[in-house]
Amino acid sequence: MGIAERKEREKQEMRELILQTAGKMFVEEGFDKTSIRNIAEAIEYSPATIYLYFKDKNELFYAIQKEAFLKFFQYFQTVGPMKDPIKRLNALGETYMRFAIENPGYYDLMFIMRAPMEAEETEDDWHEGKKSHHVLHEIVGQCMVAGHFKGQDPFIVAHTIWSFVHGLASLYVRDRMKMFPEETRESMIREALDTFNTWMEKL
Amino acid sequence: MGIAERKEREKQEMRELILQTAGKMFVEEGFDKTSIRNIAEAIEYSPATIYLYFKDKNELFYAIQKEAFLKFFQYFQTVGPMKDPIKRLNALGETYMRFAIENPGYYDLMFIMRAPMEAEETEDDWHEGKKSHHVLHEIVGQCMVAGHFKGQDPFIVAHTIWSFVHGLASLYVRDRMKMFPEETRESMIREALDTFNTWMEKL
DNA sequence: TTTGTGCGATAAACACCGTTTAGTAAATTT
DNA sequence: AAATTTACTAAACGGTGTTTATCGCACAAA
Repeated sequence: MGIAERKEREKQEMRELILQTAGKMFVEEGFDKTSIRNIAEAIEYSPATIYLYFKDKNELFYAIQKEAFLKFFQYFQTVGPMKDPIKRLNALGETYMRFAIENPGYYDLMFIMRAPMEAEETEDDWHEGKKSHHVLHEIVGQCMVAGHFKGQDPFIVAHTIWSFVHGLASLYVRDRMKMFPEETRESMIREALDTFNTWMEKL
Repeated sequence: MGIAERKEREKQEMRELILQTAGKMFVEEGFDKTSIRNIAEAIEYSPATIYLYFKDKNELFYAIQKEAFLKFFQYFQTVGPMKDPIKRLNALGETYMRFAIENPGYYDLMFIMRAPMEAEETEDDWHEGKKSHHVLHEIVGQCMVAGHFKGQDPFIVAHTIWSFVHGLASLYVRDRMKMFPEETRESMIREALDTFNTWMEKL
C-alpha cells in the first residue's frame, strides 16, 4: 500500500507548507494583518484549501505559538551550568531578553497577544513554556540555598523576576520606548538588566 | 445668533455621546471587537454619521486613550507627599497596579495595544503620560539624594522600576497568570510588589 | 479497460468589517 | 416662498474569516 503512504506524506508536506508560510507572515507582518486569503495566495492555493488542513485561523496561531515556545526553550538550553546560581539567574535573564529582541514577533505571539487561550489547546502549547518556567523556579531555589532572597517566598521571587524581564521586553516589543532615540533603546535594556542583576546580587 | 451656538452645543453633545458609548464598548469588549457599526447601532445612528465627528476608528482610539491617560494621572495625584522618598516610590507602584487592576481595559489601550502610534496625534495624547513618567523620575531623584541607588543612573533606575510594574500589570491584563488559581492572582501581585519594594529599600 | 467512487481543491456565497460617495429631507437664510 | 446650507443615511467598495456545494481527477473494483 504505497499509495496511502504517499498521500499521508503529501498531506503532511502541505500542512508544513501552510505552517511555514503562515509563520513567516505572522512574524513579518503580524497576526492581524495576515489574512487567510494572503496565505492562500502566497502558496498558490485557494483560501478554502487551508481549512482542509487547519480548523480555523486560531489553530494556525496555536501551531506557530508552539514553534515559538520550542525555540524559546532552545534558547534556555544555552544557559550553561554556572557554579554561582546568581550568575545563572543573570544569564537566564540575558537569554530571555536576547530571545525577545531577536524574535519580537514570536515574543508577541507567546506573551502579549490575545487569542482565545480559553484552555483546550492552550494546555498543550504551554508545555514548553512551563518547562522554561520551571527552569526559573529551579534557579531561584538554588539561589535561596546559596543564601539569597532570605525569608522570601521563592514562588513570589520568581514571579517578581519574570515580571521585570517581561515588562522590559514588552515595552520594547510594543513600541513603548519610542520616546527614547532608537540607537539607545537596546543599550537601555542592557543597562536596566544589569541594574536589576546587581540589585539581586545584594539580596 | 443663538442658533449657531445651539448647533455647536449639539455637535459637542453628539461627539460626547459617541465618545462615551465607544469608550464603554472598548473597555468592555475590547477595541477590535467593537465595530463602528456596533457603536452606530448603540447610539441609533447610521455608521456614516460617526465619520462626521471622527476621521476614522483610530481617532476614536486616541480620544479614549487620552481619557485613560487623564484618569491615570488622577490616580497618581492621590500619592501624598511622604517624607521618605522610598515610601513614596512604594506608594507610586501600588497606585500604578491599582489603576491597572481597576481599569484593565484602559491599561491595555495605553501600554499594550498596538495602534498606529507613528507620531502625530501621539505626541498630544502622551502628554499626561509624560507627566506621570516625570513623577517617577522626580521620586527616583529624591531617593538618590536620600542615599539610595548609589552609583547608578537614575534614568536607568526609573526604567527598571517601570519595567517591573508594567510586566506585573501586563501579565495580569493579558491573561498570562491563568496557570495560577483565580483567587490567588491579586494577592500574588500584591506580594510581588511588596517583594520588589523591600528589595528597593535595601538599595 | 471501463466503470464507479471517493477525495482534494475550489468557486461562490454568507455575514461581517472600515470607509466613501451620492443623495435626501429638513432646518436655516435670503 | 425660494434658495441654500446642514445633518444624516442608503448603498456601495474592497476587505475579512468561514462554509457549502460542486467539479474533476486519481484511484479501486469490475
